[in-house]
Amino acid sequence: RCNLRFDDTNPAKEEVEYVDAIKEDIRWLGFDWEDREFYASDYFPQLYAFAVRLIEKGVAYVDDLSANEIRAYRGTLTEPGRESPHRSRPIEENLELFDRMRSGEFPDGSRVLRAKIDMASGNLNMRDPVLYRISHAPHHRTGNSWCIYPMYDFAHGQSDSIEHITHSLCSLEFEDHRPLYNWFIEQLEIFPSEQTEFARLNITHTLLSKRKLLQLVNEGVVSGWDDPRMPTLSGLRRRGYTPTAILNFCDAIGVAKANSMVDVAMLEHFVREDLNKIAPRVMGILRPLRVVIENYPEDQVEQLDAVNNPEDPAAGSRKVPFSRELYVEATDFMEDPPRKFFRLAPGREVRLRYGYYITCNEVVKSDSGEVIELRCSYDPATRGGYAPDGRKVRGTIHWVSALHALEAEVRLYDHLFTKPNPDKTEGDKDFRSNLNENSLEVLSSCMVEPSLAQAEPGSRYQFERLGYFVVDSKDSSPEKLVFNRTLSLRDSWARIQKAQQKNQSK
RNA sequence: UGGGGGAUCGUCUAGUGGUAGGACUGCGGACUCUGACUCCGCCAACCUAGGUUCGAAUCCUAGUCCCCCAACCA
Repeated sequence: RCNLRFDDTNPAKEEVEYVDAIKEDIRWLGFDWEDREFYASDYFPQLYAFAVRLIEKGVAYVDDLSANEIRAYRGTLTEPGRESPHRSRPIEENLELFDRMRSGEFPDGSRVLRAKIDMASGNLNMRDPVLYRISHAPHHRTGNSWCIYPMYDFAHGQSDSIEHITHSLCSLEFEDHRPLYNWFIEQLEIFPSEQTEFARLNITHTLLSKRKLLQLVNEGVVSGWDDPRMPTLSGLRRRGYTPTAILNFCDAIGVAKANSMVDVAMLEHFVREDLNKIAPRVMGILRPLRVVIENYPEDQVEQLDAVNNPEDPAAGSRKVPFSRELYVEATDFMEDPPRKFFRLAPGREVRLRYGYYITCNEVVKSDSGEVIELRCSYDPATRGGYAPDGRKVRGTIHWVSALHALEAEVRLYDHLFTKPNPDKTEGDKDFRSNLNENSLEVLSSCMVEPSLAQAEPGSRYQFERLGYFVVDSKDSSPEKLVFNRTLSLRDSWARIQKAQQKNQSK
């Protein structure tokens, strides 16, 4: 059970545009706050009354110092501050001034209400913190009814208290604010909410700092807050991550007070774990290479059975059309295959998944020497992918019928940063210095099986042998299928290749 | 002699006086009509130095290193 509350105490921050997005994200994650949607601005009258009470108790006063003067009077980390000359104003005068602040008599910045605590405290937050500031700015919920606004510190604890929150959790940087949080509650003698802090989440190869992410958005490094490379909930959603996966991830990393940097591989593990269970299988070709089955009848088309999800028998099966001309993945063919390469090569037989065994007879090249087509033959006895004589092939590859395939655009995403910790680049303080220039690759002529014609935006699939993909919810249309690659499948062939290269270089 | 917080495998975390456990990564193997998944195995840690104790990650003392704080931001 949870409440949703926005601490909208600063009208200048234009929180309006974010409120709906935040609500949508939280709902998508699976949380339901029912009718308990609150705003600190709902409590402005109550907060004002709290402030008056503190003035009456003699523990708050109106200060005429400017922002600069207040800063100067506050002292430094190692030196105590000095008391404001207005600190000992009579209660009556404070009451009158505060009332006039509220009624709009004073310009922005001319006066503030401060708590009277301890200008010598080692904790800067206790050196007479500002409670209210003047701002003649319209607020997205209260309009022009207020021209003074409470500070976060004066709103947060009391709002928790009003809502009878028992455990108020926040991030580590607010530890220094806890004494103040408690001070207000004690002075006001209201419901004793308790603040507990925990460490923020950090993930390798990306940033979680709102400030820095905003820069990436503003500079056009990413397409927006929901760019599939962004670690925002809207970004992860558009990337195809599931709420279940994110929640499982959160479970696994736990909650602690130690600053940490979680390996993005951990997140990806939980995404693959969930997607493997729920994503229907489908065949798609990222980099098409034409294959002609020379001994297959020109006009014949067969509908072959393909299992939708081996992890989920209830998902059933579908038909995929097979014909004389196909596309296979260009990387599934090598003219001069290295050791342990099990896929297509001249003279070699492989299985087309759910299809036939085919053998590569001839390689057709363009004038520039580029492989553009393979001439193959099939074994009619192997329909469905089984050889009646029991002979085995090492490789099974995916394919689509050239005649029936749908063209699609596929966007491949990689980490935003090349180094694990973008904030800590040796000898370079600019977090942008190790931005990954290859974090987005667009493939515009991919071929996918015809069953995808009715694919809904946001639906997720596993392209056999390739990875998990999601139909883009923004750029996809009935005419143009756009997929975002959520994640690739783990690829042990890539690891073998790497190992072979290493051995060669030795 | 400012205040606050933190330190356990490469990473994230359990463990508050009694065999340092799990997850991720990595590596090896089995299986396989996805080189996926699954399964099995392996590598791998208590910040340091003293002390208390039969016994210390845990208690004590002294250090070291890291993070946060000087908005009328949150």
